[in-house]
Amino acid sequence: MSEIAARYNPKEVEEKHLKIWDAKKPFHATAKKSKKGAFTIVIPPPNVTGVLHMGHALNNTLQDILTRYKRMQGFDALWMPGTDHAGIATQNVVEKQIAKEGLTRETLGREKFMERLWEWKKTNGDTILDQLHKLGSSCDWDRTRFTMDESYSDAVKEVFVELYQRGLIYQGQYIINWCPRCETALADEEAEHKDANGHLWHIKYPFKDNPEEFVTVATTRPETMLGDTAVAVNPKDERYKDLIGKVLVVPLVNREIRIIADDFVDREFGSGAVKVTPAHDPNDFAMGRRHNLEFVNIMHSNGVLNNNAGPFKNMDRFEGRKAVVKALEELGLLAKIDAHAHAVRRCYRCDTIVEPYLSKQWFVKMKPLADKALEAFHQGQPSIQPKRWEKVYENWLVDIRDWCISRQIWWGHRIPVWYDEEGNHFVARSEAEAKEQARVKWGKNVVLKQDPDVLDTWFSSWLWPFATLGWPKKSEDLEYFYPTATLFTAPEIIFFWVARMVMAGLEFNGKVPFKDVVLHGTVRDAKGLKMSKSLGNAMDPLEIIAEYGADALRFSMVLNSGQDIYISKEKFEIGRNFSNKLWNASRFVLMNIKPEAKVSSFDEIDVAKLDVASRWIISRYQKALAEVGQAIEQYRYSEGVNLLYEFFWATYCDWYLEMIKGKLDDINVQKTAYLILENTVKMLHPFVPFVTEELYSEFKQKEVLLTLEAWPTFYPDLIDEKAESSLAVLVELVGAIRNIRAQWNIKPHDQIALVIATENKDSITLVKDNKDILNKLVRTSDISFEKTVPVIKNAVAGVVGDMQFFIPLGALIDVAKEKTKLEALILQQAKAADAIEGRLANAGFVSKAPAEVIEKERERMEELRAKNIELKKALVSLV
RNA sequence: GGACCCGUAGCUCAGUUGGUUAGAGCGCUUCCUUGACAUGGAAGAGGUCACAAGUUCGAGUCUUGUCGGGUCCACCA
Repeated sequence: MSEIAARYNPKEVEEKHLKIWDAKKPFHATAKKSKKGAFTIVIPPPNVTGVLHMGHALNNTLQDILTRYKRMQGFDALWMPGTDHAGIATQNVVEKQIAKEGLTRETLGREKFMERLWEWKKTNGDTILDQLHKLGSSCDWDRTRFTMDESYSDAVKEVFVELYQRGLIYQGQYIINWCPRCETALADEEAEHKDANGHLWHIKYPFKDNPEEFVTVATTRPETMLGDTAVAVNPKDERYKDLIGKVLVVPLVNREIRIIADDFVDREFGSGAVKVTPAHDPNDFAMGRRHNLEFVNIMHSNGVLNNNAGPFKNMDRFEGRKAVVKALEELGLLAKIDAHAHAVRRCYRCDTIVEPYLSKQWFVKMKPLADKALEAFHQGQPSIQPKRWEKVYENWLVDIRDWCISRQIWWGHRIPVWYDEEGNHFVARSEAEAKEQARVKWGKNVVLKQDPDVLDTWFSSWLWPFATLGWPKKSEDLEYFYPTATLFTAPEIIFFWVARMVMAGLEFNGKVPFKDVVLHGTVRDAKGLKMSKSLGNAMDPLEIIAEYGADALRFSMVLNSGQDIYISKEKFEIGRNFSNKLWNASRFVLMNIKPEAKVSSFDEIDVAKLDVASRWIISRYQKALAEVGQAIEQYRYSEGVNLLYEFFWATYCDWYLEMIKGKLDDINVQKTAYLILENTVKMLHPFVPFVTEELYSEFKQKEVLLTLEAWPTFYPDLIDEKAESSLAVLVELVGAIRNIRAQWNIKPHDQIALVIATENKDSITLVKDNKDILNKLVRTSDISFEKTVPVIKNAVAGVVGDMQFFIPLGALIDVAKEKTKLEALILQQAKAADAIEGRLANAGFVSKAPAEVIEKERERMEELRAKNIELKKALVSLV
């Protein structure tokens, strides 16, 4: 390996292994191959409009770590990849594209427009998957699915028809969130609240029989007054009690409306009287229903005012607002204008202000579905991590509202409903089935028209965990790989997706689709802003991969993934440097060991003959293995990667490799150095798959894939507390120094020199600059050296007769300090034990405290006492 | 309005059930091109753990309050 450059080149290596993995397909999962069983993760399908961003990089790295780990543990690990058609988002993209050619979807026509969409999907749709591939994602790429695949669409239709037949889907005329730009309905979650500084306009409505008197109402949307059909007051409001039932005239449109009483009205807000616009406000809609009011729609679907707006017709809604205000002002009916901060709903795709709009839509009745999900949740399914999101999830299920699933766009699953000329609807899996239903109804063949609308994009996404496995068909894959293990996603998507998948899973497969839900942080820039294209602060993962390597990207990302991640370019240096260190340490080991030292098990090492340093590293390694495994299982990835970083760099490289530099002719030491390295590379593989795969092929010198190797076995017997304790190292050090003193007959405070061994061992150079180290050594041992003590790189080495000793500089601990430290601890623990003893002797405490508390206290005391005895022993051995 | 999270070194963050002198990376200072690695190594400076009170033998960690930053949810017109 000596011919290999000293600097690791990620680009070359990553390209090489991507090719090998693609050819050998080690990530392909087959049902019932392994005794361990299945382990499944489904990818949160990225939108086909998507380009890889840092959030994806993090999300998929986390999934990959767990999948690779489980695969190495011997599970049939399936990571299912795929993409989402992302209805509105994709349609918007393509609409923008054709706009450049001067076209709109209407001019192009549905069929042609759909062709353009499919074309777009074909050329750009899988870009993001290619990019995920470059990241090293170990997906089973042969199974890649798309939410508009034919079989997937069958699942969508099946679910619609089933839910309809179960009475869980209905059609109705309701106020929904309407985006006048996209000209489609939006679900509640798709209409985001954003704070805005608006105004509160106070408008005077004159009485019909007394135009000089008014009732003043307040509104944030004055143009909606054109559709007012009542004014409401609280029935308990003394001010308005006598006015209930009186008739007012809506200015500008001269509509006569009544004052009604409704508990909804808050007496404290504004004037205490509310204008009621049933066709343009959800609350007013409810009031309209309660009081049988007229529903006056004043707007076209594109936000332009219609004939009902009288003189304001053909104006855009905001233009209309200005005009209405101006007209009121001129009539002297504008009482006042207040500044008013409130939340405005905006379209989550195009940020247009959403209009509450009355229209006929399809809805899913959510309560029965949510109740099942709640019941499962109360039994711990799924578990949600971190736990703080549990409440958020639960609250949403409790306060669930019906889900508007129809969208007035073209890109998506066409609603499987057909209408006859009378407007009767037939819900069916196919047109033929619908025709059959109609024939039965009418006794003859009739002409049917399919509903022009499509389904909400989430109406297909919520089937993802099982529709990707072939549902509704029964298959071995579905049987074996469902339900899945873990869902990794961002918290923003709990309602859109996570909760709904649980509902669909329960409803159609009787099982919660995943055991655990892991919600990771949002990736932010160094200033803490969300990374997004529109803010221009997005970092391109592909650029990072090109510059630092995918391993570096993954490593740094995970290392920083505690809560929200604040990322800046410099952070990837850590990952890059780590790969390089790994590379060079491996070089060092391979250069210094014989081929027969490449053992694959601790059974092949004669542990009894090993030096303290080697027993120490084996012990530390065993602990690291256990801890890393646990960290991965518990989704504490940043901790896992941190443990590995510490273990490999600080423990293995800085200490162990330095300590053994004089002992490398010992085959047992060689074996230890190699085996720990190989196993560390295995442990690192889920995190940094490329560099580890490359190193493994260097180790083995034959065609083997690390990605299919077994995760290292934990040997608890090899944990050697004695070798491990820093005290043991210290004792050894002190002993060694004593030996030197005895052998060389060194007197205290004798003049000494510290030297570096150079190429030519005969020529010795004095290094004055290492005086600090020297002083420390002297302090440590309260002796001084007469003879020269060579420093080999980072270790102090001594020769006593034919005995050599090597001590890493870091081990030179100050004995006096160590003594004080120990004494303080002994004192403190003795005090603690005394305190507990005193408490236990107190009759009052014993009579009041529960037995288990007393028992616990006693145990604690005994523990402290025992520990103190140990510490005293250590102190004695030190002195 | 409801719920949640965060405040630890100049910066970004760890700190598992309370327990030795609170850690890491970057940055900074000094030194070292030495034989795996300068994408490296050694040594060092730098923190009253936001503040206050409480529980405890012992609090960065638990409780309460205050201040500051952030997120999610929400039909006060």
